[in-house]
Amino acid sequence: MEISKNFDFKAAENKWYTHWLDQKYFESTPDDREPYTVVIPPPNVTGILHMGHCLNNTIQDILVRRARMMGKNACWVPGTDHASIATEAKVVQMLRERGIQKASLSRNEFLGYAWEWKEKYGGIILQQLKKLGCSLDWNRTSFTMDPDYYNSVIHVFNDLYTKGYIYRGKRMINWDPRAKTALSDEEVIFKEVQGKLYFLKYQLVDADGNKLPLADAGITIATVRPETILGDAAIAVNPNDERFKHLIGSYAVVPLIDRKIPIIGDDYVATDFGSGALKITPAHDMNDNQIGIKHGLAVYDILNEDGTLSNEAQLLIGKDRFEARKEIVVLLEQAGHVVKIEDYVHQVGFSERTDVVVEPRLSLQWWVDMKKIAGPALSAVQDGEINFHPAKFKNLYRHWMENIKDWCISRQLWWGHQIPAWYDAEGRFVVAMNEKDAIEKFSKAYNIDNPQLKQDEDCLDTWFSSWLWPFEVFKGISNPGNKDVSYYYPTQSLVTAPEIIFFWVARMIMAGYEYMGKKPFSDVYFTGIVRDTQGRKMSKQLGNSPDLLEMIDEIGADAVRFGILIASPAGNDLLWDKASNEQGRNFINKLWNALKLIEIWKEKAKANLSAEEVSLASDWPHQWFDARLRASSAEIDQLMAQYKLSEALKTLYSLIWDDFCSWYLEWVKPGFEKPMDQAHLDKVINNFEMLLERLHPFMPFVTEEIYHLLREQQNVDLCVRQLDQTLQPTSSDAQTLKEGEVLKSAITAIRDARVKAQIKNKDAVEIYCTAQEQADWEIIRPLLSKQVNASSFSFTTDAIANSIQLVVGSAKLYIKSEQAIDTSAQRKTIEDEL
RNA sequence: GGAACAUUAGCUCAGUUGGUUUAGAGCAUUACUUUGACAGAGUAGGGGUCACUGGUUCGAGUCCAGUAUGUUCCACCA
Repeated sequence: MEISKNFDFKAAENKWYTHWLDQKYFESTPDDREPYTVVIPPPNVTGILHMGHCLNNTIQDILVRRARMMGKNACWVPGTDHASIATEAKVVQMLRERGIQKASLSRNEFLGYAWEWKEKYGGIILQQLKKLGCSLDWNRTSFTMDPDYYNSVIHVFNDLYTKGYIYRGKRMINWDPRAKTALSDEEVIFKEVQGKLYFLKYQLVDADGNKLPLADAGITIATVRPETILGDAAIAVNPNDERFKHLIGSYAVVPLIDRKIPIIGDDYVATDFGSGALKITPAHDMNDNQIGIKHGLAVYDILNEDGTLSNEAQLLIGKDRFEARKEIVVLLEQAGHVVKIEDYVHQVGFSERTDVVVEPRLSLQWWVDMKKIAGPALSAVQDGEINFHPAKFKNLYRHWMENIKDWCISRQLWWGHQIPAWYDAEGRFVVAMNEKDAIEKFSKAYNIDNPQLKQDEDCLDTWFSSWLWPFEVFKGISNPGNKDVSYYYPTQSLVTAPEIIFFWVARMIMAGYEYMGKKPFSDVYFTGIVRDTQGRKMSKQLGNSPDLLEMIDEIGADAVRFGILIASPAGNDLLWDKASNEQGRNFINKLWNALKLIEIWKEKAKANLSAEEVSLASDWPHQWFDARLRASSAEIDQLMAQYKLSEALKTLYSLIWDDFCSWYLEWVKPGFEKPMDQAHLDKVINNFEMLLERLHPFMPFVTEEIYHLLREQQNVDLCVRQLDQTLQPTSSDAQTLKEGEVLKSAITAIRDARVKAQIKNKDAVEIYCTAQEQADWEIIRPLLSKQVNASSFSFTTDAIANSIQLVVGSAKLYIKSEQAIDTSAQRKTIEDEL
């Protein structure tokens, strides 16, 4: 067979991926083998493949391919997440480009466009995963808004509501004024912002209700959001603060709008911050809200849902909050209320999805009482029922679970699972599976015939559907106890990013115990964050995120997989450099050249020579490589069991490059223009196959290609070939490996000597060594007589007594033991002679 | 403010319960080597006060305390 000079990765990637799909290798049905199940963390339906996905899915593919080759029933489920906020934002943007306002559409019209968008663009990322070589079972592709999945989400809502775990309540929530929706605490990202701290003086009111002149008296508060004074309901001071305690019980006046508000005492107020007096705005601050409830204060909601000022603000109505901030400062200055303005660096919450400043806002939302379902999920991780890799995330998880807060699950969006609650005009409601049931329930509950009901406009948080992912992809709720879910659930490994440990991982564990009565997975592998060489996160804004598909096109999926994995220490972020792709490419090239060498040997073996002419007489190199392979395999098994994939790959890399190519192939290499013995060649090919087996999960395309070129006809394809799992080190391996080490150093010494001898034109060199070294050399004496190597060097032992003579070309080298002398000094002398 | 984790060669990292004379690997770098699978290669070499300061010990990269720096998570004082 003609082997091309270089590996044609494009042809191989196309050829093998198509072939694997044709052979249905990745499809899975329950049988009597042990299952190995992985569910993909469903990427956003809007997503495109980036480095994080690349790392994450390469790792999953390695685990799954390896499991498949170890005889397990491997099942890797693909799918996408409807990603309510992200997708809705994309659709709104698309409509805007077409000149359509969302507000002008009905819910159904909007959803029509959204589905249209999803059918057209959604799931691009799944196609991209194919390019990476991911061995997913595409028949099982799921979407969190598939009809069955949708119903299951609704069912779970009903069930939790019935159990009393879900309630509706008016609470402070994080409001995203751009997406016009509530956010959970986890969706808020705090960033440090350079802002201003405004010190504002409020007029005091005397006992008779008269306002005292601002110049004489007043109370100064500090705020970073001066526009919110319009919603002030009180001023609070610390009851122990000597400066202000006499004012408690009196009143002040909100500047510009003349609202009379009480001055109250509360321990919450810090005496050493700002002015020591705190304005209380119950509608727009989490803590103020608590204080407001405690003191029974009025609530003035001065913001509209889009972040503009409401009628209740009385001033600057309709202005955006940031515009209003600027303007109100001018007004306050004119009225003499501004004492001073200081620069101030503080933390401000931003929406994870839209990156706008989040407003704390009081609103009526749906909540899950997390304390009621967190119990089993906490102990499962504590007791090692579920293992985290790396284990450090166990602490983090415990802390969060022990301090868990209720989960706000309603979102003011249309794209998603509509909350299954139906209301009448008076606001009375029932929770039901559908409208028909709702009417029935409502009639019963309130004793009304034919009630006119309207379904809740809001949607459920995306994570309220994805927490069912590990079992609902097998229809664990829509078709309970079916064959697939009983066989493939619980899954084995979950590979995900630590950022979503609370969003997703913790909640999946809770849902798993609640609905399946079993953990959703046994092991969670948290990957690091992919950063650039300067340690910055990959991001669109920085432009440091490479185009993955372009890279795959340039250098091949195998090289990219190698590149990202070799740079990925277990449990740490990885600083990714494009150069590591080149290391991957070089490695592929090395494999390819080994194939070319073997191809030459095949030709030589055809020469059909007599036994005498076949000079390679010793089996020792094979014995040595077998021992080496056994040792490395055991090591790789161990590393893989600990999810140290990067190290496993490094071990393989050095096994192939150093042991196989640099030593083993040299030792079995026939002399120049000498024939090749077929038995030896078969053994070499056999060993190469063993290496390809082990490398295949990491670099599937090049290994499959080489595997098929090695022999004319292969019985099975490499991707489903069964790994020889009996490969364990034997008792004699240690001795064999030791011999190998000594031989390596002997050969190295000879090379050195040869170089030196040639330089000095000497034809014989002596090296003196210690007794220990002499003993080491003795180990290989029997090997030397076997003429281990037929081409570069030859060895004889028939020389001077008590020494080993090495013949290197025309140069002879004697290794002698000289115990009495100082070896380093002696050596130096010899080197000088040379 | 609280916590977790980290700090070993230019870079990225190994270093098992403290014990092989001289602390490892890959990449990068330097010198040399090009008709025999492979210059996308080979060979050889350089490069480290194991963050710092103390302590425990016969012995510390490894254990303890403190300091510094960094990363991440949690909380958040207007």
